[in-house]
Amino acid sequence: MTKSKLSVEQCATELKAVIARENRRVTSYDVAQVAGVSQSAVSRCFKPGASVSKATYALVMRAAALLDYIPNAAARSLITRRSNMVALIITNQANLYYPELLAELSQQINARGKRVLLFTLQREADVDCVLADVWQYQVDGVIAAARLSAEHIAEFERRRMPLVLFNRMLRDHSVNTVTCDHDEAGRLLVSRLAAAGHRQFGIIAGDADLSVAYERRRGACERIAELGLPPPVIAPGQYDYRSGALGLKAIIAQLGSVPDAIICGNDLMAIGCLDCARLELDIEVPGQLSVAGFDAVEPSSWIGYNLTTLRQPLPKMAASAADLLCARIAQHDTEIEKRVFSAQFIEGATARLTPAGASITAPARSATGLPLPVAIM
Amino acid sequence: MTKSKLSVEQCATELKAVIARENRRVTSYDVAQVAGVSQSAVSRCFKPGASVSKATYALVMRAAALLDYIPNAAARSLITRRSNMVALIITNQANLYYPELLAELSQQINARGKRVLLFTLQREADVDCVLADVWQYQVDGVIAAARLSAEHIAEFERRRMPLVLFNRMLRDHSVNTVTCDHDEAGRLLVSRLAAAGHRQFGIIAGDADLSVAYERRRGACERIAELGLPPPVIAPGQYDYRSGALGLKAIIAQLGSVPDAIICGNDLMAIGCLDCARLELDIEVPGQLSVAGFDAVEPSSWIGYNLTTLRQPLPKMAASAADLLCARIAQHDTEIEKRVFSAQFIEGATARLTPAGASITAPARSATGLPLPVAIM
DNA sequence: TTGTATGCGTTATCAC
DNA sequence: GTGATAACGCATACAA
Repeated sequence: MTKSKLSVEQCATELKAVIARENRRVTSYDVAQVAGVSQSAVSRCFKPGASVSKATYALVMRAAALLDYIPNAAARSLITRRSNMVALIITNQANLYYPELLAELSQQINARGKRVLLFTLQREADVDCVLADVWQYQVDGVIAAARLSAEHIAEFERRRMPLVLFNRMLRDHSVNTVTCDHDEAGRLLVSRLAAAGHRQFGIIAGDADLSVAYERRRGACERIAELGLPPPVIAPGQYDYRSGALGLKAIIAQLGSVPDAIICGNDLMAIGCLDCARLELDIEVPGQLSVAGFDAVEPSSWIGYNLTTLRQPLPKMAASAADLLCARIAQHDTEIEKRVFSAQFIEGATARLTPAGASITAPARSATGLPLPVAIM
Repeated sequence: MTKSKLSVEQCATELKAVIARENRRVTSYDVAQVAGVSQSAVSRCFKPGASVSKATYALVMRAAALLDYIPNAAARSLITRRSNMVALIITNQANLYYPELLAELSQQINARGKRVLLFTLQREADVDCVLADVWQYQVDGVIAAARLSAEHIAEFERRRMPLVLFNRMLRDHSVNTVTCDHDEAGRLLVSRLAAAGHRQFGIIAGDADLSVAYERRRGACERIAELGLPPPVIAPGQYDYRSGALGLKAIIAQLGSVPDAIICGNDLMAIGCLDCARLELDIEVPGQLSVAGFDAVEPSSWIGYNLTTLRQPLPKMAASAADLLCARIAQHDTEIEKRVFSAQFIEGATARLTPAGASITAPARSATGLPLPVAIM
């Protein structure tokens, strides 16, 4: 017994030397040779659920350990036609504004036994170069938190590449999507503010190119109209801190006075607006002016801000996206699904609010049919 | 001519139908068939700098386009032993605190013609599982912004896998590293504060496990000692907003009074400290107390904060890491390098400072031999 | 359960 | 410049 083990070790050591000399990789053949079995036996040992005897398995594993053997994923994917890689296409913007998103998606994908091939886009236009790489690298599927054109979507279908869009809706296209109902979020925010007596709204909108920004704004505007309130003053913005101050000043200038409430396309702008109001213009918030944002980024919870905002359930959305994609990878003919999540209202302290549920002129609509989120606190 | 083109198109369409029926991929053989050349010719056409005639190239490219052919990276990497993939191992922490880091690294790696295989670590302990994947996927190299043990490093050497550590020093190990001189940054901060008359320091330290936090603290403490100032009061912290307030209170409690200055392990803690001082304890900053942080995260520049802090040159560091790694991938016997960058001092307005360059008791030391950074403004 | 033989899709080597 | 042929390292159908 001891003698046999020794010889196995010796054999392994010698073989390793040969491999090093020939400057090649350790292969399943090498393991087979040391273990005294066939190459296919080695292959089976690394395939969960294959039929291998205990004895062979032990022999092979011992040899593999001695040789530092690890199966080559490239070779495997060549024959199985599965790379177990998923491409993640994400804009720099998305990554900056939602730093936890990438981690969540990556974690969820890894948890499902797949690896993440990351593509970050500096500009949305870079998507073409990125897609070429996606096709080359034989990923099993793609999650895109970036804007894709109808042509891009068509190419995914043509190549039968599973795709899930994250927070990007593409109307009239049959693509799996996971989104937060930003439209509903905008409506909800207006409803709550209107219920507390706010009448004149200002809106600092995000980049109109972004569907997220567009939907939030549209939801808010529609609800304002439904409630018969005066039309809001809308200032453009670019989702950054600076836009908040600029937007606030623009709104005041156009209106000739301070509005009752300002809705910002995201928290960064809301915080910029807040700082400008309090520190520069000496406007009391929420005394004279209510300010609200979207996203519940970390600084929004700092005691200096305690912002009224809405939070996307990113962890659930990420899990959902991974689920959807993996289901489609496992079975290419699964039905197209569009999963919509509701944002969670965070009362904060930058807006005058009446308790949730207070009746207002018109009932809030839930675009998804899901129950409206309950305000916390 | 027209006739020939037509027949090529017909040929392609028919072949595509066959391929679809057989449910297989488009290969270089298919392209060769349509183009009427050999498979090798097709292969060469997709290799930059190979010797192919203009005519053949045109034929092949036309056929490839008709068939939607893209070379299979898995098959290529099998024979070339180059996957053109680089693994990026990053802790969730690092990603949260430096959201731009990932984008920078990813961009720099892509710019060098390589793809990023992303591995995020929830806990540093997960590194073992991740490394197994790294070996499997035949990446050409690894950039790790996570803690690796000496054993891990040894395995990289054993497998001859190029590695660059990002902001993680491992003393007495020959690994390529790119770091910011956090030690120097800590010293610099103390020097500037001391020059302005601060004597009693408080330090809210980061998790001692993190080398970044450890070095910043050590640099500050050493410099305080060198200058003959009273020993600082040190409170523990965890790199988050909450730790700032807790740390401040702990320091005041232990000292029985407000110190002259508090140095925080990062900006998040500094902002937490600042908010607590101003909003909760009614301490004037910088009137009664100077507060400084590290990292120059976005909120540190908001007008409500305008924090005194130090910025790591992350873009340059990322580029450097990518350079180092790619050099080593191209030539495995390049010398081990340790590149150290200096942090940039941001004066801000949360600390009382005298103009840069004012003389102090002992000269500031540059651990790297590089010139000390010049304060801006 | 095990071994043999074959193919996955590419690049590389060599004649021509 | 071009085409045949042999790897690359693995999984799998099939025979044993």
